[in-house]
Amino acid sequence: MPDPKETVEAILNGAAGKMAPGASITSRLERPRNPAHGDFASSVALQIAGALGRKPRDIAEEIVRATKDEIARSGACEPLEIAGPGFINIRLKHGSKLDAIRVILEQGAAYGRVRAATPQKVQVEFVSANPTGPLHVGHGRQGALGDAIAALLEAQGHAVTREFYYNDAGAQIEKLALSVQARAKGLSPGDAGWPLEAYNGEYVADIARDFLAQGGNAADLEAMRKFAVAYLRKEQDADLQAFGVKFDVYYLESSLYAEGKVDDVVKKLVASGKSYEKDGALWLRTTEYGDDKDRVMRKSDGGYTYFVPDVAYHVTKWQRGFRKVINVQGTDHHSTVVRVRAGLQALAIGIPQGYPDYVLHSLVKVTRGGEEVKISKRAGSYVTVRDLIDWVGRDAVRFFLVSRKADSEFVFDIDLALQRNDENPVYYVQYAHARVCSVFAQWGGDPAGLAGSDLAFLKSERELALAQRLAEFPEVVASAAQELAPHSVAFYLRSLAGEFHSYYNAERILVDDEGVRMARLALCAAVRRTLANGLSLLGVSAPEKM
RNA sequence: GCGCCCGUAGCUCAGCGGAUUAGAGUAUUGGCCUCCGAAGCCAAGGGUCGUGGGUUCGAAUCCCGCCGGGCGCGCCA
Repeated sequence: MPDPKETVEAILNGAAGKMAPGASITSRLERPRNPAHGDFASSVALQIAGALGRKPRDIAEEIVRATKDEIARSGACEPLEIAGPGFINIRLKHGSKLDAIRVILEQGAAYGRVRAATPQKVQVEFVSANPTGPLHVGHGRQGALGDAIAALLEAQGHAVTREFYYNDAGAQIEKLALSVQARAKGLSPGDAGWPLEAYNGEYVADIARDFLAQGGNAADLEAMRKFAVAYLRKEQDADLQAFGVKFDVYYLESSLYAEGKVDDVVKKLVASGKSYEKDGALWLRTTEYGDDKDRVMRKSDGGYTYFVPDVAYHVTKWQRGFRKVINVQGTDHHSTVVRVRAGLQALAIGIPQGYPDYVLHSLVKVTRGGEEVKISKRAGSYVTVRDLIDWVGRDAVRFFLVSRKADSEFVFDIDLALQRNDENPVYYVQYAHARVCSVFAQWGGDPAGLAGSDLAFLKSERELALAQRLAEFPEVVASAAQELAPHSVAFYLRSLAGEFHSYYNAERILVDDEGVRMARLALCAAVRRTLANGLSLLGVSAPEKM
């Protein structure tokens, strides 16, 4: 069945287009804040008023007159009203408001998901922590964000690959090996002989102990390096599993070197004429692509800077067929955005300018008892993802970390996340779900039969508002996917849960009248379904009991 | 100093391809369980949307300056 919203929008915009030929009509129906202004409103008359040089209110009247018959024929809504400076307010018919309930019950887990008109191969790269220490809270934010973005894009019908890039080559791994070696020799941070550049966390001592326990030779730095990387990868994998994040591909930086891809990129960049030698180093003219200074590719000591393998890595993404790539990183990496894109452009192999997309998040501060928590026993100088999960549980960590837009700084309040009441948004939403479940448990009937309920028994404002809120879900998902902004799903769930709690307090579901009871149960089943589908996009469980 | 991001109620934050009277949570205050989970609900108070200009019939939303904060400015990653 056609969506009444789209029908009305098309009719109004069509009429406006006739009145103002040549003007671009991009007006979408909006949901007025004030319910007195109807279910939707169009501001198209205001939009074209400037071009026509006429009063918007007059234009609105003309549009309403011109579309009156067509609107009536479509049956999508009540007669249009004009308000304020020239808004056209639209009121849906009761029946169409309730349609969503039936759709939800029919679609089940698929509600909110669509088949893409043009499905794409999409890659989301996130976390990508170096195997030099436990995952920190920033990685947690990337994990929650990246996994939710991937889920949103899947819900839009795309084929999504979740990828983790391991920097297992280079200076930081050397630093790790030396740190383990120092620990193996019995040294601690601050001792004479402790490396100047070292990882000082307790975990390094654990690695050294395990290495020695397995008969490792403290003089064999190479063996220690391999052991330490394997050890930390295993630990990170365990943390990610506890966090509920699964990757499809782990891509190793070392493989880029091993397969000659780094050399290959350098050759191509030299051939492109965008590079030059200076001070014994090889530079790339990234300033031609918006960078504020040119960048070194090959240092005078012959080694490559990190950005060369980065470019090589992104070439493989393109070659693997990912036409849409999203990298989730902390804002402290924002300078790499221009650099990587510049490198890809300089190669001139047909990669579009804005490739890849980036979602950059700002820092996470953890507080407890009003004080910032800065250290963890294991990692030393930072709080780990494992710490957060141990303290407040996976659901709370994931919901919290995804409940703010990426570019806002986030204060993770441990005390709040531990509350098991309405102050804690995760519990509030999960509780709404558990509450619906308990109604069904009490009722004891078969929910499968609810699809046939006569929804005309739902008459109260609250019920209609709740049904309409449910109907918004697919739009929320679509726009969150479009904007790469999962936080809007979290906000939506918070408000849906709120409306359900209100409704639950105001009306009894299991009333004696069978018609009313069945209709209300159908509404509740739709609420339960939508909450569960939304939580699942965020990687948060929807418990039946709490 | 330069670049990017941010500045909305006491606090944490939505809203920002302009549009009808600025939202939510929390905190504060006052109500609601003989009845489906009170892990909940209802209500009240609380904001010159950092600041000064500009564009517009109309700006929290767009543009410019300034102030404040974050991040980055390496032949580190």
